[in-house]
Amino acid sequence: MAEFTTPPALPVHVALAVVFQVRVGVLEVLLWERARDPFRGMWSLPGGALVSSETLEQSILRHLATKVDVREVAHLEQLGVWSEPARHPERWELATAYLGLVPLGIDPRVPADTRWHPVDDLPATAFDHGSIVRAGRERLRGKLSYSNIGFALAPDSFTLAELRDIYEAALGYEVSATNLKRVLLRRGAIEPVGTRRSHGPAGGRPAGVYCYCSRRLEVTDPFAVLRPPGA
Amino acid sequence: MAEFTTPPALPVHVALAVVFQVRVGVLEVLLWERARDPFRGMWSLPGGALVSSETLEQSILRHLATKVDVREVAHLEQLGVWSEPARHPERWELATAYLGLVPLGIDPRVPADTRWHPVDDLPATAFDHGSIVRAGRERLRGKLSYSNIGFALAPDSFTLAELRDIYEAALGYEVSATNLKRVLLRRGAIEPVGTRRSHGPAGGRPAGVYCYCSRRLEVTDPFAVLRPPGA
DNA sequence: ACAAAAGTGTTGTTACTACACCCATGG
DNA sequence: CCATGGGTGTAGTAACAACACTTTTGT
Repeated sequence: MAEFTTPPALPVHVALAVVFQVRVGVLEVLLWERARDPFRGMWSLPGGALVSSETLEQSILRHLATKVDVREVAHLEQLGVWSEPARHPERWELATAYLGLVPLGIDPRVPADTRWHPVDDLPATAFDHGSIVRAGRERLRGKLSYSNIGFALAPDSFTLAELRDIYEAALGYEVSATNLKRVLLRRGAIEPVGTRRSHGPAGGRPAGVYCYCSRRLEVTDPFAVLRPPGA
Repeated sequence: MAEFTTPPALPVHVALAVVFQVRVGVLEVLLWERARDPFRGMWSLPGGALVSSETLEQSILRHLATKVDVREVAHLEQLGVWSEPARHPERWELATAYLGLVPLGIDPRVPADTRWHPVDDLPATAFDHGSIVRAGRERLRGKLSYSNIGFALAPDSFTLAELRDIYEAALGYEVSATNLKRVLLRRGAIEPVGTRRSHGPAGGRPAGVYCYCSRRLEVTDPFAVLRPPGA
């Protein structure tokens, strides 16, 4: 933070969103190109200032509404607060970041100054937003392993090959559709819809269609170890 | 939040700490008895206002220094922000809470207006501090299962019976010392010191002494499922 | 010798990965 | 009837809970 003649007594507080979506097989994040200094021309997370009548979650939803249709965000959770005094070069500003997930298949209309960027190939980012995006990705990776959070990246119904592609994009490594199915079925996270879907023009057996049983976050693997006795 | 003649443009931001310690077999939290309204006489988390030259983590360490010796806090991590506008009845105030852990065996000198309270039997708490304490406990429970966070609740060296008592207090259910040892050894979280300790006056085989290999947080069980291929 | 406390051995189970094999469809 | 892609069966493995059993001390 730069020096002030009279230091500010209170920080500005902004809410930011790390919005992820799997797009053509790649995990991408929605970024906004800054038109003004500081960091003019660099890419930043969408968001804006908190006002006194709202919670941080309401605030980020309000700001997001100008970028994407909020109904398209299937899951939203708090990532944390970034408070380094020098994180904003001109003023004292705290940022609370949220992780938002948009299901595959939706193509939200976004303003001209925003664009989706692959998480593994970020452009130059403003402030500390690069590290916030990385924190979001780590959170997502972890929760894919022990919760049903995949529901927020997957469409309403899907084949297992499609779900595998989503998991591969989000995790960054190969996933077996065979075993993914068994893990998610055993945990009661997904269930067959009953219908089938015929795929490529090259033929092949029609794939079964599945859906997530719940579209709210549930921890499916609460005790990796050290379970309570008898559980 | 109460009504203002001129609404405040910026929120006050405070840092709070949920400081846990296992004391005589019970997980307890350090609370401060409020001397002033609002919530006079009720119990609140230690902490205080953020100032512009510090991060939130530095701020909570600074405020904690007036309650406990900061060197006694073996681990500190951010829990989240609480931003409900009505959480403070008189002003607009956000709170960022931290989880702090003090090892067993230390008896920090605390001021007269603070006291340790069993987490399972909290007194009447001010603001939303009761739910913040519960969030801290959930965080601790989860991390005990998949990380080495026990190092921050355990003394420098300990027998397995002592460590089991710590885990039981923190988790709230019975833990087998036999299996706890194997889990933590297999993961490389603890190691034998080599010495032995003779225990009760009633006799019994002397217990081996162990210590945590690292006294920094490490995730020992990163992929509960959906491991990368070959891992 | 006996009680008390700590430590080891062993069994059974579950959850997972890997991979071979079988099934259904289009050309 | 063959290529393509989806699905099932099964074996091997790692991690863990539970519990019986052994070891080492004090009295």
